[in-house]
Amino acid sequence: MKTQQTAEGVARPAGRPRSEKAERSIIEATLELLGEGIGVSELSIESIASRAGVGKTTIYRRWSNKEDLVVDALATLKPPIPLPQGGTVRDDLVTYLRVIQEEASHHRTRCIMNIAMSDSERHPRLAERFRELTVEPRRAVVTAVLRRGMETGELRADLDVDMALALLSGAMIWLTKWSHTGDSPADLPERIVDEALKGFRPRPSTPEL
Amino acid sequence: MKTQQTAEGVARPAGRPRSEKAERSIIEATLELLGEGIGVSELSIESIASRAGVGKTTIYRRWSNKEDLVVDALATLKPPIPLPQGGTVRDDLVTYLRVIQEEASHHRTRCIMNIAMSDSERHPRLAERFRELTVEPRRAVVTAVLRRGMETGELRADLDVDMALALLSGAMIWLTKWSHTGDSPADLPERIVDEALKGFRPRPSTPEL
DNA sequence: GCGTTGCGAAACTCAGCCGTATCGAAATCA
DNA sequence: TGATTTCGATACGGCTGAGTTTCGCAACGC
Repeated sequence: MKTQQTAEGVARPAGRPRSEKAERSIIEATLELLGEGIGVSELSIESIASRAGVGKTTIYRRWSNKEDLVVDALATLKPPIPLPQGGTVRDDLVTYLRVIQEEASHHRTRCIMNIAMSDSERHPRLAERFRELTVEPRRAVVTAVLRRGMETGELRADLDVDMALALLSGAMIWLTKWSHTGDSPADLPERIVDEALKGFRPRPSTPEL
Repeated sequence: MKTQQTAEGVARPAGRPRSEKAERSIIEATLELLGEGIGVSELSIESIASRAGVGKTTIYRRWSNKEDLVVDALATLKPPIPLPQGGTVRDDLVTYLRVIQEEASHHRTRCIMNIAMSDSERHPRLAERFRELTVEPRRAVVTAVLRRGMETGELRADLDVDMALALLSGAMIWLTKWSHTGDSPADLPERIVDEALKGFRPRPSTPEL
């Protein structure tokens, strides 16, 4: 593989350059198939090549194995940043959960979440990507909201932020997954947030804040 | 297939009876493989037969397809009934979460939970089994605990029981799955329960009950 | 034009699994 | 003993997919 020198001094390999379009098609096809419910283990290079309108060689030239490809494909999933940051903490939390709920109503998102939940056991690098791409950004957003509430006094000053995040997100996922009905009711976000804000214990005096 | 009449009047088929031992080995092998992280789609009849020390025919004679076998195998998973019912509601809830935490530390349980979470999208009958075997019994137990607390006044009388259950279970799963460290800290159950009991809002007067 | 590299398509070998069939041996009852 | 059914083992044909190779063509720099 000889390289050539461009006018800008950037080394570039000789010969026909690799097609960025093909690369995009491959990634796109991978995400499509995963989004249709194909698991990572059932995902075949041939099906990706066929869907992408690409030869298998074109895939193997870029990725040496399936996991690498899937990791790269997931990396292109833009986290649809759910930055509410609007009014009260309650409203922001409800908005956050509403985003999750909305996402969970899409088949594609559910399939990809399934991969995150289940295949992460066997593919640590996938788990890593998911944390970095999806979990962490949202954790950061919600953490900021909660911290703000602790400062303004809307929330307890000694609130355990990680725990609060887990309660909210976990409840949403749990209810989405195991609800008797397929669809979750529209007021789920409000109900989760309100129960979490109130807590389970009785309130000796209710100051209606 | 002729049948014969035993002395007790129970009809029984002629010829060599089916081996219950083989049946148990097959189910056992299936659970073993699933517990090792093999997904349902990757699970092959041949690997089960080999693991069980059994001919493929012996499997096909009993189950016509893989899903049936897996469903039956899951049905033998005894729900290790976590019936605390001891002292305060707080203690019972902590005990309940501790059971979940303990289970989640076993690789086998995690793999089987992954199947429940992920393959349930494609195999509704599996999802059904899981709800019936695992989710429902526990929901019943925790629901009873919460109801008791609502009666004794340890909990709010207007508590949304389903929501409370979702907050507790969901938080546990979320933290087990996405915690930075691989292992969850030992005091996780207490922290979850206490945050959930207190709620996020500040408490105007704290009666230390 | 020439050398080089990428392209899609097709063919190839190799492996694994499916579902069925066949075998001799074993277990059961009449 | 004989009829019947199951047992584990093995083999079979067929399919799918992995990963490689080959082919003719296209795209680039020189």
